[in-house]
Amino acid sequence: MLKIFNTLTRQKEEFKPLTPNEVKMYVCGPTVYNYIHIGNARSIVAFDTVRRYLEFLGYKVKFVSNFTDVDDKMIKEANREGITVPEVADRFIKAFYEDIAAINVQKATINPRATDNIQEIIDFVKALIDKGYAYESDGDVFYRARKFQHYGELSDQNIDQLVEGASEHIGETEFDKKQDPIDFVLWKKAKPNEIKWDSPWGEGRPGWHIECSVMSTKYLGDTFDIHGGGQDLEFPHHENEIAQSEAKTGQKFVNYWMHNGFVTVENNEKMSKSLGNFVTVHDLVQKTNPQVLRFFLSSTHYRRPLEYSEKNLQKAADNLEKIKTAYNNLKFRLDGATDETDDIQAKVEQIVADFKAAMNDDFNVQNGLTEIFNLVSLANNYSAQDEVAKTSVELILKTLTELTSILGIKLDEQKDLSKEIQEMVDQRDQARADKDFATSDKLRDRLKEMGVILEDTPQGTRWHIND
RNA sequence: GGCGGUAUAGCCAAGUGGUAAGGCAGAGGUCUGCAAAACCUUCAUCACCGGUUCAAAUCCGGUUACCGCCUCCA
Repeated sequence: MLKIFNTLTRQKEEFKPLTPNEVKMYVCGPTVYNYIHIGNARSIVAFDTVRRYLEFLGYKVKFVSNFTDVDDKMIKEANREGITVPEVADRFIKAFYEDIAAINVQKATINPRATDNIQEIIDFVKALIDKGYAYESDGDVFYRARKFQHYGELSDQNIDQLVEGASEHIGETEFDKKQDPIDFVLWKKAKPNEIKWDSPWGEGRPGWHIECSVMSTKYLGDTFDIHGGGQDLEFPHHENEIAQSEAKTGQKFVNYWMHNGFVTVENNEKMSKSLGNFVTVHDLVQKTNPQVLRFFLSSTHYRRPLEYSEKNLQKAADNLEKIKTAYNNLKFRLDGATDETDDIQAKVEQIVADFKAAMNDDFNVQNGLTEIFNLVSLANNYSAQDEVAKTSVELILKTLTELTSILGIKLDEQKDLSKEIQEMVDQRDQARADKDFATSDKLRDRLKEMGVILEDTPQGTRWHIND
């Protein structure tokens, strides 16, 4: 039985999808004015892992994640480069797909763009005005937050406290146009030379929060199962999404709210675009194995903070290497495996059961990883046996592949030695057979320099490529 | 000011009442022509103070430190 920590109730709750065997989930995507950084990637990876586990459990997952392709930052970037907003969006959406592919994130079922849904957004805003939840003010349209009686429930905020907080930060002009400081913008009047669309309130563009309400309900229905995003979106973004959506539909918006923790840098400081302390995926994958990055991002519980550092990245690399080595060493035994049977199956099944129990507890990947290491240990012990059964070897390999793939790891990447290198390996084997260890060691050293590590086993020479 | 999070070995980290999972690093050993890989052994009393209990990292009260949200941010 899967339990999910629901931000709305601050409790782990049993997961019951609206439709049996189907999950409808929405995750807030990036504003595409720059490359995504490690923090963005963390969120993407966290929910990709959630999705993969749900699929592993047998659910069919409809996964929607948006691109915010119009807002102040998009306009600013376009102006800075002297190109249009759509051009900025197209470029970084393309980069987004490249980056997530590198870290083995499955593509969403649908990636809607805000600007492809302008008419829907206008209709949504109109409906809110008709119901008295929104009002027009000098070309802007605002949401009347105080009217929505559940406002503040997701983030446990008291409206009057919010007013005090808000008054310190809000811009003067905006304040004047609002009836209440906590009201937020649904439609924004265009300034001269800004990208704009016609609307009943004049030329303008959508506010930020509205697009997610519109696109999530458009593709997933008035009520859907899971809505995810970073903790920084809890307030005000998700609070506002609830207010907009529930005011319009009269239905519960989302059953399970999930929020991932931040990636931090030194001093536990949050990595963010505004602080400028970020590393983009685009840059990092140039110098770091993307698989290592993926493993690093997915191997910590999604609600915990994750410290980005060279040291922690190296640790992820070491752990991943251990798993891969076990996989490859066992695979090496496939040759010469017998047709016998043994008691491995029951042990593997127990590990899988324990893995599921761990992951069912709000996607506890730490404990899941412990089970993966138990399987690694089983694999290593099995590899060391004189005789191995083919069915057992295959079962362990398959299971290891399956469990690690939930974390986005690919173990079964086939590598081959070049003919030249294979010949050197053969020569060394001959030298060893002749007890000419000087020659054999020299060959082994030369191969090592070329990145090929040799290991002598009772079954012959095993190799792996050091990358 | 309001709301929320975190504090467990050198590092990452599990663990919500019964005498501290797992991984990395370290130490010792087995195997090996030597290695490598693997395997075995070994390595903490849980930020601090007080309380409840036969028994607490785990419950209650308090203290400290760090972080986040309340303004765009995954």
